[in-house]
Amino acid sequence: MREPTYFILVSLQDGPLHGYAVTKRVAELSGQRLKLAAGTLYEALVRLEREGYVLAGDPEIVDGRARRAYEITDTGRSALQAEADRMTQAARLVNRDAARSTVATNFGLAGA
Amino acid sequence: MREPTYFILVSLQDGPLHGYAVTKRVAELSGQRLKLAAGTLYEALVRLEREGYVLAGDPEIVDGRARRAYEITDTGRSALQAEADRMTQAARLVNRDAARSTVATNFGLAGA
DNA sequence: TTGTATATACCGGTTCCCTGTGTATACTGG
DNA sequence: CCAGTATACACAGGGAACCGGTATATACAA
Repeated sequence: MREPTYFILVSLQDGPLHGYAVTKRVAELSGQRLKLAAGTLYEALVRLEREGYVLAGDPEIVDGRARRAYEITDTGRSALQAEADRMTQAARLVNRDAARSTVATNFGLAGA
Repeated sequence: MREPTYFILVSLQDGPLHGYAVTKRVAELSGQRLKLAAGTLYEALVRLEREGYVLAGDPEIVDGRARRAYEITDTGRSALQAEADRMTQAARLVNRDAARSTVATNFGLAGA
């Protein structure tokens, strides 16, 4: 799972959103770092629905504009949790080793 | 940065390795989950060198086989650290929110 | 009426990755 | 002597996910 996909699922955690709202929420959650292109978003949502991670609601007319609500499924939640766990594990590989070698380099120690 | 690329840089943290050794180390670090295909590995190394994240040594003949040592650069270390930080941040977004909704779900506060 | 915000959809191109194949040497089992 | 396995690198073909750009449509403000 790549970063845009991951953040789309994260944005749906607290409840269903429509597509455009997902874009804004992802930008907010990432501190304006990630700005989803429209193509990325809707293509990802179709894919996520096909994979059973997201349920797409029927289009509703709100203020004259058709919008569609997207909801994360239990399967999607599990996948998201698994992904988060994987990232935590992977990140640990760096922080741990970097700390060790920095100490060893700076002080010439092995364990302390 | 995708997972295979990330793990290649991680494997080079403690010192230079040649290509084949990277493959084995990545498998070890990931608990045998990630098995780099040869194509993935060498293509990624070329890319990482082009980006200044890795220095490729000259081929040396060891036991009749040509091998080439790959070393992570300071730029590569910074990028790796930044990537780890990003993953830690991203993972936190899930664990925090998941705890909330799990409580609500398990105690039947949302209805069914 | 020009521009911005909301809202969705499609197309072409790029990057990164994977599978498969080829080249080459060293060692071991049959 | 030859097959199999391990070591070690390289390249071609193809796919998945992403991105930029464009198109469509409404509401509202300048």
